[in-house]
Amino acid sequence: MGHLDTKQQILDAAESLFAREGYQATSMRAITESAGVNLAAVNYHFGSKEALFEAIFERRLRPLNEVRQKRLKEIRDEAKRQGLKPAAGEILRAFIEPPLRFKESRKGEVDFTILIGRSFIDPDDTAQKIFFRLMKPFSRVMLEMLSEALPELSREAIFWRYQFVIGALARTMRIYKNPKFETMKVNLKPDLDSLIDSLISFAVAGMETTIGKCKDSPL
Amino acid sequence: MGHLDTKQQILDAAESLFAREGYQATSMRAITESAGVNLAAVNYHFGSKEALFEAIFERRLRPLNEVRQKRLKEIRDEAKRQGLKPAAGEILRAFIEPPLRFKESRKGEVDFTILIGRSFIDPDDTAQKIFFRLMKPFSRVMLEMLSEALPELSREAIFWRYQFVIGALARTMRIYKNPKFETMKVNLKPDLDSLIDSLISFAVAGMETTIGKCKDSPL
DNA sequence: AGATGTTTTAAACATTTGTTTAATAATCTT
DNA sequence: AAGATTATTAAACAAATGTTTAAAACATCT
Repeated sequence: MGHLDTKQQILDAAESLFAREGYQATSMRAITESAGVNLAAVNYHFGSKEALFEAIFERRLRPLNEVRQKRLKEIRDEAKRQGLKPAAGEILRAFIEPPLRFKESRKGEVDFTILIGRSFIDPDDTAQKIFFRLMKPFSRVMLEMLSEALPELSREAIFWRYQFVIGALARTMRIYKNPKFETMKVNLKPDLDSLIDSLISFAVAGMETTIGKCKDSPL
Repeated sequence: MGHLDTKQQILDAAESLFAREGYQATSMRAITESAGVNLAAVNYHFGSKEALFEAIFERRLRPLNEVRQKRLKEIRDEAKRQGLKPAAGEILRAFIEPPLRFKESRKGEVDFTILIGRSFIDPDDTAQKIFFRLMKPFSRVMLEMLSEALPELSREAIFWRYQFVIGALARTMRIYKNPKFETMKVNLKPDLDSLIDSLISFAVAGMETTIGKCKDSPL
């Protein structure tokens, strides 16, 4: 078994286990046994459990955010060319669609869809820390563009509504395709296109709404 | 130190630690040391770590959902008396407001605000399992009333949009009052009234929106 | 082929985990 | 006050944790 194979096997196995059980609840032995490699392999190839966790995020989150950034840039350029402000719906689609469609590409990324959904709100500090660092550059651009699309909203209002959207997206990714939610009565695996459209419509409506009371409030 | 004192001390300390670190990352020794009691006290009074976790949720979630249920009942009765369907905004307020105002009442419930926010999406199975069992009765009523308020929406649409709201609420509770998010530039501790109104407006707009495309879709 | 560098392996490392035990202390009952 | 419950304590339990080690196996290159 070559060098790359082992690293890959570990990444895949750990990704799946972290997604299913969470960071703390996943042991090195569970990872290495699932990957079919020696216990010491993780420390040899990645250094530590935390470094492995980071590598998993690097592998998926970087290309994911690159896709999102590219789409945001296209939206911004197109809007500038037409002299209009960018549409909130398109911005939110650039944010929401890629992670939910992630699973369609390569196998194994199904697990990351769940993992990423959890990591938005994971109570574990390790997950939170790593996730934040990798998301920060993209979040800045996202907030900027939302401000352009919704200039009547304050910085605080944009920030919080963006957080609401993040929460809704995280929840969606957390329960979509998760077998543990199968006891519920409704169909949890609807047409993905419909689900995405539904979430985007929800997010756009929420983003664009005006609040009745507390007009002088910053939110 | 009397019997009740010890149990209370353990509940308070564990609640705070579970909220800050998560279930798995919190050790029995950390709990008992923080509570100023003997290590064996948790097993003696509660039986196990998991049973303690459950007790924490019982203590807070039961009265919380009782308040919410009572408000839902009032809304339903009032609507029935007027021959109208209940307003989505009022229903969502009954769901959103109590947990966010939780912290205003007794001290210590600040921690539970964070803990409950995490537990909506906690990757840990223990948290998820216990939380679901305690939420199920309320969720049923909530979905019923949302169906009454928005009769043009299908069961699936109601379910998913309710999940979106849950996600947005969880995210809000997760970051509000959480010191770890203080590096961000915006003011994370706005007026609570404004924040609640903002989230409810967001949720109502999202709930009531109609989707442009995929008109024949169940969502 | 032989030497060099890399990867894998099994074993042991020192901690930490949740839980249990048996003795002591405190509280309540009669 | 004596006896019977109940609560607390320190110590030890077995099991699991992430990590390190040193030898073995493999690969690569001159």
